[in-house]
Amino acid sequence: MDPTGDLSRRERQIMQVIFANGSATAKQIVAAIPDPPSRTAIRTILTILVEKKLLKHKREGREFVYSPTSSKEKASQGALQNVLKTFFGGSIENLIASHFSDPKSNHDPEALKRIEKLIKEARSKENKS
Amino acid sequence: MDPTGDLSRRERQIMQVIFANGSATAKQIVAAIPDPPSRTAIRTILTILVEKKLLKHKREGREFVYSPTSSKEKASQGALQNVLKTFFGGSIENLIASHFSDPKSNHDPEALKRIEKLIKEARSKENKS
DNA sequence: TTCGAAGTGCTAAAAAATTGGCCTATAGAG
DNA sequence: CTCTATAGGCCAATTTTTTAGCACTTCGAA
Repeated sequence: MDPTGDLSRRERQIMQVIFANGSATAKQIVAAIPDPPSRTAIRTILTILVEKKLLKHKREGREFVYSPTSSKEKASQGALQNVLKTFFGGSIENLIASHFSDPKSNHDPEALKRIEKLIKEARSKENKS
Repeated sequence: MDPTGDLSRRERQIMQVIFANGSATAKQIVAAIPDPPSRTAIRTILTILVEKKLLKHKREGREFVYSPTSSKEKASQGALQNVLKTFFGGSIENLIASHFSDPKSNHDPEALKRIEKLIKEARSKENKS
């Protein structure tokens, strides 16, 4: 379910960078990882991830640009389900409550309005069915 | 940030089971992991996780019951931040939108009401400051 | 065109993770 | 009390992950 669930530590780190950016080159990945190994080491793992069909790569000038095979939507929902299940008893409600009680999170009033709108939309869809 | 970020595959699986349950014995963990190794293998990793101070264990009759060292709140918020950052551009709004567009998720009307309430509370807190 | 910086492919070795086996101890059934 | 099933302790071996080295290629500047 979580697309990063079966991977090794480095494989996960790399997948995360690529998901966060949409795509990345080996060089960018080295730059993005906190305690990075050599570029060559990264490249090995990238090759493995391509073999595992989690990434595809496209030549761009001299470099390879790596991007995920599966859609970001799918991957996101998988990761979200995983966190929900592990930490929030499967409840989005609990997740949202946790978020708003986290002092580190922003509570932009505009965003709050947009979220309210999302909920209303979800409710009206619910009523239709 | 994500408490499971630095761990090996098996270490992560075990931590997830324990977070999801609050605590667990070696036996329970074996039962909870899809493609489990022997109980002895699990026990080795449990010992490592205790050495790393991620778990503590308490004797209960003949068994050890393992539980997380850090609070579930802290772990949850770390994991949530991580998913937000990796998959949703840091925006809880995007996360919620994704959730409601996921056909696999429940849209319990009661839950939606409670979420609306949460948002209102967050807004009123926001206005105070 | 020639050269250097920066890329890739391939390979092997080092390090880490994962696993199972054997032993002893103990709780609980009979 | 005795015996069995099931627990933990210790540890060696396998497998996987992670790493770096070396040769070859390509882009772009001079």
